[in-house]
Amino acid sequence: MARWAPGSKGRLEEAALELFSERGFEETTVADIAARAGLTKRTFFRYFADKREVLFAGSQILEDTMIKGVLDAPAEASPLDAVAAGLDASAAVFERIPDRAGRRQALVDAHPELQERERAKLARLSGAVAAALRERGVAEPAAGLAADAGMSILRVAFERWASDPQGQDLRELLRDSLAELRSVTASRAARAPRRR
Amino acid sequence: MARWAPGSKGRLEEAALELFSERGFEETTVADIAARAGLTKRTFFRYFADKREVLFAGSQILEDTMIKGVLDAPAEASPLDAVAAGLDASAAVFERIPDRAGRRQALVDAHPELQERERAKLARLSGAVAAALRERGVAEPAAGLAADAGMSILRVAFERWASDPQGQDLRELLRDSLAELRSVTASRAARAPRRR
DNA sequence: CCGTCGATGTCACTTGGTGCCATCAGCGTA
DNA sequence: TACGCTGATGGCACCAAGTGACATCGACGG
Repeated sequence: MARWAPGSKGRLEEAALELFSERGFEETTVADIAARAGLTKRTFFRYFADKREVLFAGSQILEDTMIKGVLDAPAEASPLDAVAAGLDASAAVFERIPDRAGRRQALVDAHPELQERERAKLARLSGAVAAALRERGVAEPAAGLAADAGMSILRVAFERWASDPQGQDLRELLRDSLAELRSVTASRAARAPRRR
Repeated sequence: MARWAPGSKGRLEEAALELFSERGFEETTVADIAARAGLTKRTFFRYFADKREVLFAGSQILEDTMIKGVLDAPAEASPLDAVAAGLDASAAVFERIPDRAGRRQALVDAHPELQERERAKLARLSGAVAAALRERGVAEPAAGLAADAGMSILRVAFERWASDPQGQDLRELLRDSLAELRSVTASRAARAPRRR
């Protein structure tokens, strides 16, 4: 038998999600989380750079999946189409753990400091997507702008998906959001706003 | 004579910018900043919610200026054109203090934790712009997407402007970036990427 | 002259986060 | 068998961010 129960990192993540949901983020100390996981504060900070990070451990998987989707898109796809392919691939990451994703999102939505970190992760993802696009031969600033557009689409679609679990498929929502972005940025002002 | 020298907030901002530039962000304590401003740590936290916030005091002015520009755009302007009008108006905010804006940006670029806060401010700005667009009669999600697009444009243009002070006018750079975004999101893949 | 107000200081305290060293099971090796 | 190494963890002291409660004191109006 090992001296220590395995899966410390996972236990910390689970304990944190539970405690944050029960008491709120600020009302939970790192020592609390560690205690529930049968560990100490010191060990917590060996796995996570800071208290918020425990909620974002999965973001690397999302990034890897999305990048693979972008790179695997057909060679003739436009930059934004490649981004769309990445988004489609990453939908699976969320759909595999819908309840956990929902609880986590509710937490993030309720705490500005967590939104800050979430945006940082999205920005990192955007940078990675832009790099993947450049690898496909897309020049700057097109790559960066297309990647940012992808983040907007993801945000809008995910919001809708999380707010209505019985509703549409995440993949459909992603496609709809892309179409809406295209309509908004079309040069010809197809639908001028009505006067107020 | 007043008991206390006036302008405490401004002195704190200046002291912070100096010290951060001299020693770096983490190497400067709040007590250091307060001491240079002739105040105490406690007073610092009466003016700023946290240590980072001292670098973002000007963001409210930017928001107000941009919103005014959006609302004052011609009624027949498309959502994205209204955003462009707001960006054009806000260029003046930066151009009035180019050196200070540059030093501040160099700091932010060097510290991920400051980038996190900057993104939060941009997100707040995006939300305000989206609200202004809705006031103009633009529906969601077009308003949110157009506002996000505006943030992308601002980021790209400002980066170029800050990296080359002798180069183009910020307003020109904003216009160029907008044109590039439009080109990227155009439905017809006008410029398919070359194969690698 | 007095009472209120507003800006600041003082102090104690909690908590996030880190550096350094100790502990101890497993494992290979002489 | 004994030895020593390694890797995950604990213990502890410590620093800095941030907060609450209360004190201070000049300005200002009555």
